[in-house]
Amino acid sequence: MSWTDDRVETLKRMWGEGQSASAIAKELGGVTRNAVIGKVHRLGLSNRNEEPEPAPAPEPDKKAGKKPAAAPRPEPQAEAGPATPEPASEEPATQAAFTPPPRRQIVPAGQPLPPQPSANEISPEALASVREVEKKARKLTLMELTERTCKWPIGDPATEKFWFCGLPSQPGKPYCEAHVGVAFQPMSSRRDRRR
DNA sequence: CCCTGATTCGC
DNA sequence: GCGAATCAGG
Repeated sequence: MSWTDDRVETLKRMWGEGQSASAIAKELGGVTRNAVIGKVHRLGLSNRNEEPEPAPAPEPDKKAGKKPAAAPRPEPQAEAGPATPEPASEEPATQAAFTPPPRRQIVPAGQPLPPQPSANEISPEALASVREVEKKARKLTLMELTERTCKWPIGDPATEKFWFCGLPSQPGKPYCEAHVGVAFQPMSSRRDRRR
């Protein structure tokens, strides 16, 4: 595989989205995450920092002037501490709106993702099983999910009381054993279950 | 152990 | 330019 234009484009896009190198490598296929990282660096990407990188060459120049040998390096002025953040102009508090530009990771690693049991009809055994398992949940956040962690959502997404199961997922499955049990039910077992 | 990016260096 | 091996960290 080689870095064709559109592959590079995908790389740039995903890297910009905060995707991990391994995720990008998987998406592209035929390359390892090392290759991706290497390319990212060669492209000069990598620095997510909008930091324009200070004086590229503060060289005072001046014709004829040979360097006096050692540059004194005046030690950068004190970094603004938590003191006096207000420059001078006062913004109406109403439209304060500071934006956290470093948007990162919109979609986790996995694929489809969350079902959520809702008010389903599931076998009592399986229900009991998940309740038990959810006590052992690793309570991972969205960003912490990987291909081998159970992506079963637990709790209310609208509250702080929300996390993902995170237990080891079944090989090739998005969920752990217990959650696979309730997520993938044979049609046969779903038939006429009255409440 | 799983994962992350960063760097090195032979190719 | 490329990327495996390695490093350094969570």
